[in-house]
Amino acid sequence: MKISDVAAECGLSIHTIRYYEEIGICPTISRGADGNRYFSAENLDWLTLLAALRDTGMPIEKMKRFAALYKQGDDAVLERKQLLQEHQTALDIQQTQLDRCKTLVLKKLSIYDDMLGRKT
Amino acid sequence: MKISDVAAECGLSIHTIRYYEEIGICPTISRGADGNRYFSAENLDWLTLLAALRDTGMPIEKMKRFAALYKQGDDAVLERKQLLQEHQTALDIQQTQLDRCKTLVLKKLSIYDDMLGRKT
DNA sequence: CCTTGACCTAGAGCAACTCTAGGAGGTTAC
DNA sequence: GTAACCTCCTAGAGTTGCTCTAGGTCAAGG
Repeated sequence: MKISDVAAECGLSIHTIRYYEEIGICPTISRGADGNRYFSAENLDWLTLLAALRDTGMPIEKMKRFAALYKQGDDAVLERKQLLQEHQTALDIQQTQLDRCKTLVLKKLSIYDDMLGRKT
Repeated sequence: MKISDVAAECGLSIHTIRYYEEIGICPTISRGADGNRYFSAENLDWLTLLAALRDTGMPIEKMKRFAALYKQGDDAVLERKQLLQEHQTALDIQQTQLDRCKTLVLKKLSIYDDMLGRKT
């Protein structure tokens, strides 16, 4: 699989994928004789997970720790679990912020509708 | 109300509030004889709304447009409504990302539990 | 054969803060 | 009454996490 396919599948941009490789948060990506990156199914799975974590605000530093634990293999499963559980807390906070914003926006919109209604 | 109170109430940092004033996305904030900022209830309301929009990813440029429309007063209500409706779409996308990430994390966690279970 | 398109690297640029330095005024503690 | 502490101020440097540009290679199509 080449980089454009992976980008289309996992939702990260080509630039971001290259950047993630550069900073070392992907398991090894192989190269063809042409120098191009070729991605395995494992690479794609991992990048898809990273994309989801990124989209929900996980900082790069945490991804680095997560990637390091992943490279360590089965010994580090407990720590990986703890890291993801921490992220669940972050997800809950985001859900709260999202709900609060939704409510606030709905309130504003109904005020605007009142104002527009009075005009006509 | 002074800046630290507003920061505690609306959730933005003191730095960020000053930054938002500097780039002109707050309605005028008055100053005391000491040079300090003093915030009205309107200021607080507005900053609370901005905080919610920021927390849910609204870019500064959009906030600038929103603030400009706010300054224009009642004439711009329709445009403000459209802008918030656009943001609702953004909120929906975020909800989708959040749900997707929650699912993925739960899946990973159950895999980790299996791995840990087999060990004991 | 030449243009088009996808890939490459290295590095500059950008958004939105975040933090630091350096300084002033006001209040409490000895 | 003065030293220490707190909160405020401005100006500007630093950081994060991309994102984009420049300049180049290679393979396939017309």
